[in-house]
Amino acid sequence: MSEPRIPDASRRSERSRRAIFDAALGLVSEVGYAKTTVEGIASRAGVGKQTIYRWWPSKAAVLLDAYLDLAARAAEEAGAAPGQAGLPDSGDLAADLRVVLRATVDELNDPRYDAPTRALAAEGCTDPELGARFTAALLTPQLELFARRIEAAQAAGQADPDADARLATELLVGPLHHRWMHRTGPLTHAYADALVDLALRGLTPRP
Amino acid sequence: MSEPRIPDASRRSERSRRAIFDAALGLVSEVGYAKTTVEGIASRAGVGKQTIYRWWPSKAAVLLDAYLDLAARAAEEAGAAPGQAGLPDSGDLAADLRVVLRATVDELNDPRYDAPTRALAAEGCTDPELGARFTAALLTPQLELFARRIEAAQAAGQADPDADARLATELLVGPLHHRWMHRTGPLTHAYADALVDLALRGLTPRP
Amino acid sequence: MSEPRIPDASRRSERSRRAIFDAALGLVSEVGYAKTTVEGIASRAGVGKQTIYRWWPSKAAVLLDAYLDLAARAAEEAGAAPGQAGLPDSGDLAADLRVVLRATVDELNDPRYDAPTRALAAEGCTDPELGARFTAALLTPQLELFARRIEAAQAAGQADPDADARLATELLVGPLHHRWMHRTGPLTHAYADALVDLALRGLTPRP
Amino acid sequence: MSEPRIPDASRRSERSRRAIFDAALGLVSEVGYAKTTVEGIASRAGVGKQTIYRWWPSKAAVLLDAYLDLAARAAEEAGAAPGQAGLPDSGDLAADLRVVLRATVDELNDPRYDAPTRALAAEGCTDPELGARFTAALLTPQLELFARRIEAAQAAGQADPDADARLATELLVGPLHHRWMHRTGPLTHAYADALVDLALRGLTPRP
DNA sequence: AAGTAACCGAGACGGTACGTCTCGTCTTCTA
DNA sequence: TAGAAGACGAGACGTACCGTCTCGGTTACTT
Repeated sequence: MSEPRIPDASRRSERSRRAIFDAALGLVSEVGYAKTTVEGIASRAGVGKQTIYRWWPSKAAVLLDAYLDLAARAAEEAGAAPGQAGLPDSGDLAADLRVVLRATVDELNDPRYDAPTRALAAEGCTDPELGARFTAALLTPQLELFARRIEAAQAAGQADPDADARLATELLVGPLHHRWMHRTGPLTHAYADALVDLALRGLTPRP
Repeated sequence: MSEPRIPDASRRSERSRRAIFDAALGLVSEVGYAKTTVEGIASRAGVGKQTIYRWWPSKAAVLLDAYLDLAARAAEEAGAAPGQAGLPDSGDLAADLRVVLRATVDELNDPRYDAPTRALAAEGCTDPELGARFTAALLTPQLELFARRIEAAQAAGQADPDADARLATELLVGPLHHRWMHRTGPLTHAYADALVDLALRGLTPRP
Repeated sequence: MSEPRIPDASRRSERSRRAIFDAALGLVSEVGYAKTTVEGIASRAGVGKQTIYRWWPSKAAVLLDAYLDLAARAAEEAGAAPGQAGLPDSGDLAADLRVVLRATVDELNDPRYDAPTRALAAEGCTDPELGARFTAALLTPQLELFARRIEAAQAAGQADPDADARLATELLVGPLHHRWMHRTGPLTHAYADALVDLALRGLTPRP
Repeated sequence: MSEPRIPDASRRSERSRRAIFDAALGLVSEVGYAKTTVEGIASRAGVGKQTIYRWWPSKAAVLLDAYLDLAARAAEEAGAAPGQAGLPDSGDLAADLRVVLRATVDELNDPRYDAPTRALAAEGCTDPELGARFTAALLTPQLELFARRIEAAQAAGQADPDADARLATELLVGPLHHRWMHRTGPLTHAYADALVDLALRGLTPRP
């Protein structure tokens, strides 16, 4: 009968959008995701509630966009190229992977990222649609970078050419996420190094 | 002034406890964790709300206990020994791991387990205390089983004795959980097999 | 500092004014005053909200003007003279009052007038300023007509010359409005006749 | 499908009921009916919103009950008999009516009663159901008292036995309410006296 | 004919209140 | 005295409108 009344994006207030992102990330960091409310975000952002509901369907969606925005700004700041950076390729696969996993460890230990990342992981775990958005926007591109680097190593004869690069990527990223998620151990550079070493070397006894 | 009024556990109604577990698991499976409410559990269990709040501090705690109860009953049903079963040890590490990981894949694909497991993972991700309980009660024992089996293989000369068994365990379990959690690919027996193979073999090119 | 920005009435869109009146009266009749909103009026009239707020301070003010416009058009239609018609004077006070009160009864029974009249009476009851406007624009002139007619009757020796014509007017109009307002009985021609009769005759027993 | 969940009146909190009445009457007197909100009543009464919505369907219904409670307490305070007092009967109809109408005038001039009475009259004017409740609970009984007293006068030969007592009542009450409602003149004891005089005497010229 | 002022439709904005839902506590009655 | 039932204070939910504001576009008066 009555369609959802799609708002006119061209007249959207950029000021409000930024304020909402800042408020959302701030609140999630300070009081946690569960205690963060849409009313609280609106109030801290100095914005009407309807301005949030006009553009996002849920608290989780707001946080996802805030997080993507944060990640995009961080990436822009770090690398010159906006996003197609690619993993470093010094010719030494193990060394390159150590660098990248150490950086990942640092990020997961940064409390500025920890709270929103956990909130989104948790929400995406339960809400398939949100999880798909999160995965598509952030996770998949990152996994692709790993796979690309591994394929390059295979082409260079530095890695087993029969291995599935995607699976190998999971071998590196999966344990890290598992330990972070379930807090089953400390996330350190040493851990990252050991992980790279074992994933490359395998368990099979050397002759 | 007034202590928390610890109730007398000896007079507790086992009937209510079971009904609450069934109601909680049922509701989480049917309508999802977010839409499951304490009032809803109490109503379906034919129980007063206070009977829930008397024994559990939160919805998540109820679900955790319900889940542990479910897992305990399932284990009892499956293995003769109540919990100290240990992984199978046929002498062939790879074969044994394939069996176990295939079983894990099956469990994660079982919708009866999927919803509550996701709910608890999500809640534990955000709530450190609950996560710790979940990890301690279920995850750590399971990881220990893997580590034990790997150590046995090391002792038998079938696995690299220098490798950290705990890290090797994560190499097997982490990717599986990662893929399940983020739905980045299908969870199949073939995947379990490939994972075991690569984790044991490593990426380093064979001479 | 910044004055209220008085708009230029000469450039006002007559088309919009009419559409707003029609929409306002239509909505009040169809969904009631409480559920009539400024946004609803604007939308039905095909008009921007600001066009309403530019010319009226409130929903009630819009409806009052719409009602006055309706009454003016109705009067123009009925009597040749635009407004100074005066009550009929056939020489028989009772007969003339019966005619007029019967007409009033008919109007109050007309659903086209009932809803907006009730809405304005209610709003004016609570909001003194609006009530004053309503009274001054419609009620007082009407009461004056009655008083004039009664004074004429007094001058002609057909009515007690000591009576206060204004009070006598209220004796006729008050009961009618009371019954209409509180729905304490049916509003019929017979009622109008009986009211005129008793008001003229009084309760005092005849000798 | 799902019935309205009728609450158990026997467990109702009398304390909350009283607090809600006091808050409602206080707010209507202080800030007016339009600016009185359910949230405001709840907040001032120290009560959850749901406690209001559990027992009343609307702000107007709350106010009506508060008003009826107020009237009941006032009546109890004034007359010994809880409600069946009846109008005074000194044998002189005019004198008795003057006393009663003067009292009515005083009440309508009392700001403590004015605001809620106007609010209820306005709301009842627009909302037929509420108006019917108001009329049945307060207005009709009061009108009955007048009619009874007039009938007594008729029986005693002090009033025209052919007159309709109900209509005669409206002749007395209608003008008063009309003047109060539309603020078309001052409400004084002199006005009450003149009204009684004219209503009893009628307009017909004395011989 | 070009310039310019202002009204116009449209609708996003910061807000307030709505009526509903659920929380966790408290109270009452029953077994 | 544990438990079923459910009323309570509290407060967030998502929606509906409020009255203000800004945005092109369209008239209708300058110049």
